[in-house]
Amino acid sequence: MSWTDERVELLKKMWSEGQSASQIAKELGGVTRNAVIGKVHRLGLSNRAGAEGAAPEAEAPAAKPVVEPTPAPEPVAARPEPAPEPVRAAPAQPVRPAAAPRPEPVAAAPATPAMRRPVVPAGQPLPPQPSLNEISPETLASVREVEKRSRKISLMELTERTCKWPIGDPATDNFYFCGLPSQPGKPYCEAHVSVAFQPMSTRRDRRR
DNA sequence: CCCTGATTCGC
DNA sequence: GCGAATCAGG
Repeated sequence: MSWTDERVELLKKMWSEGQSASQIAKELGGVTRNAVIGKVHRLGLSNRAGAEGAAPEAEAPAAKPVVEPTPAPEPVAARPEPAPEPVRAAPAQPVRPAAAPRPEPVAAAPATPAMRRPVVPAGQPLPPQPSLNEISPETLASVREVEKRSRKISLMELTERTCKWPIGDPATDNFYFCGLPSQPGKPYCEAHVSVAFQPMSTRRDRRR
């Protein structure tokens, strides 16, 4: 493969969008990430400034939603939870549309204020969180076991090879993703695949 | 281990 | 110009 105008352009575009060299390489096909990086340098755009109106300077990833676990003044009855601190949406991660521009901001859900139960988080439509009553006791047990050993990784750390099973309440600090090695071709680790993909037969008679 | 970009250097 | 090998780091 050679660097045709088209390919170079796609390279420029993706690079300025913040895509990694390996991602760009995959997209282009026929080249390795090294080739991409090499080209990037030759083009003199190693300094990711490609995008226009981009932020002038000041590194600072800063935005760490690490809202300290509220000191919790026990007695207080009504605390309107003034700051629903959105759970920052994820920058382009997996999924690769041929070359479609895609605004990420998947508006985050403010999460409901009250809800202490260890079940059903303030979930969005995204990940499957089957109600506990439709999971076999054995499976549920193994899953809980696995969750103890999960890597507790953050959204940004997910890759095509990490289990993307969400654990915890997205509205709190205690939220993370399983992160264990995912089954080839599947988005989850073995344990989570078993609860995520249940045959219709086994999920029948779910008493309500 | 997975991944990132940066550099070097023979081709 | 190209990109594999290598380096340095997370």
